[in-house]
Amino acid sequence: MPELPEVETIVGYLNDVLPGKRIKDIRIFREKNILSGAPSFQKELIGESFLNVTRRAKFLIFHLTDDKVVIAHLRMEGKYYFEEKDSSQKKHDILIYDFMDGSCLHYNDVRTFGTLELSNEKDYLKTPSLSSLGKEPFLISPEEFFSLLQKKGKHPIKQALLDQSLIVGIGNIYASEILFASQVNPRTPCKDIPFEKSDLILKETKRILFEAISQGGSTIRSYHPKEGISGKMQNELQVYGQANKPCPRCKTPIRRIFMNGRSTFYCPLCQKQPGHGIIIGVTGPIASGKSTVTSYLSEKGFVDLDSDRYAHESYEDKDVKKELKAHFPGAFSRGHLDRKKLLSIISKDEKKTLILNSIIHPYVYKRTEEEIKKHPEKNFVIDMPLLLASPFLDRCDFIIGVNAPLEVRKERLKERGVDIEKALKLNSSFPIKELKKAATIYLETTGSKEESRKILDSYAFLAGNKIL
DNA sequence: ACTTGAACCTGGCGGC
DNA sequence: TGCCGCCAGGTTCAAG
Repeated sequence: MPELPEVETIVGYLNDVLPGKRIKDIRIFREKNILSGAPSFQKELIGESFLNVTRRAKFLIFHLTDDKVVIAHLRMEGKYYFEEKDSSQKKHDILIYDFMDGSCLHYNDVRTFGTLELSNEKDYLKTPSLSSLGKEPFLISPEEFFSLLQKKGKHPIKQALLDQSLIVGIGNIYASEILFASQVNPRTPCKDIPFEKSDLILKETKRILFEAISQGGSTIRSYHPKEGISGKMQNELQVYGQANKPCPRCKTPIRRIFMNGRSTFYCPLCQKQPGHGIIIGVTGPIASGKSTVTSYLSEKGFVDLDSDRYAHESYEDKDVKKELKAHFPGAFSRGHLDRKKLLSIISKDEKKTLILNSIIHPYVYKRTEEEIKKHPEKNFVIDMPLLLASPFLDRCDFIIGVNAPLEVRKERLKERGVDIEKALKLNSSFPIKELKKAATIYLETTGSKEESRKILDSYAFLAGNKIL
């Protein structure tokens, strides 16, 4: 749940209620969360009093009498709440400190990821939890921040902001917010960030974290420890959680991608990708109207990255050929690849299809990247039937999902003169639900090409002069 | 050595 | 209404 501002808010709350409270008993309901062991935690702390609470990174540091220290991390859902009287165990309580005066402090953690650890004033900064932490954002100099980023090399900036050994306290919400405010694309390699930009990122980090602290943090799914009180920063968030909503600066739909398994939000126009223009992905089942969309964008100057073409091309690549020979010797006659044979080999066998894809796809991806590198000033359209399952989904700034009713698609296939049933069968597993969900624009091409183009024109961020 | 993914957990929410 | 799959503010550790 918490990033630096939320932890700071909780520190403030605990310092209102905790100092001077003497521990009469500690009831532990889930021993696993106490890294230093439950028995000593109870034995050493009973009889001591809380002095105050400080913060280091996202850790809470409880200072007690006799130089005792408790290092605590809330992870995703941990909450502390103080009760004047009611000391009954609540659902998901990990432990309760009972005080001499009848009040108590609950540590409650729905997902049970949070931790507690007993230490002392002399050693606590040297414990493994705290020893490898980077600098506090309010204490790091612009020069130092820049040099740390340089050392991160080609790692994306978003990842660096989350790296607690580089700079502490930033989590997944504020990382997206900071990069939006700085107008830096989250994919940008750290080494490509000039000093002025890293300086700006640090300034925005401080501004946003400071503002969040003054708003009492963000309360999104959870609540602040103090009953009924929540932070207000969630109302100020510009991009986090705003997928497909208009950018507050330019109205372009906010894009959500996954980076290192975490949701990442950015504006494709305010935070242009480093090294090239906009990338629009077009996908949908066979005969859904993808090529209408692709040619529309080509005419507007987009470079067409045609994955089918690259796939065909791959069969001529000597490394690909070598791999194919190793896995599908039956598809070769007199040293030459027979693609019809290859298709018949894989068509009945899902496992073999996967193997073929694992050989072809990397080539297609490599070729696509090469093509993007060739035209640093251009915008791109990626036309890829399997885009949703490919790593290129998250290289795209927009996704145009195309679909059409079955009858319309059949009609189109008929016009193309292909085996309708066979073509549809090959495409039967296309995940339409997923397509709708992933698409920035979901286009049902029921009518003519002209109609589809008119619809595309109506999307201001496509047809306006912002991209095109 | 490096990077990605699973694991640790429960609950809320949107979609069928 | 209920059931299912997906997702969640963090961090670590095990595979590839």
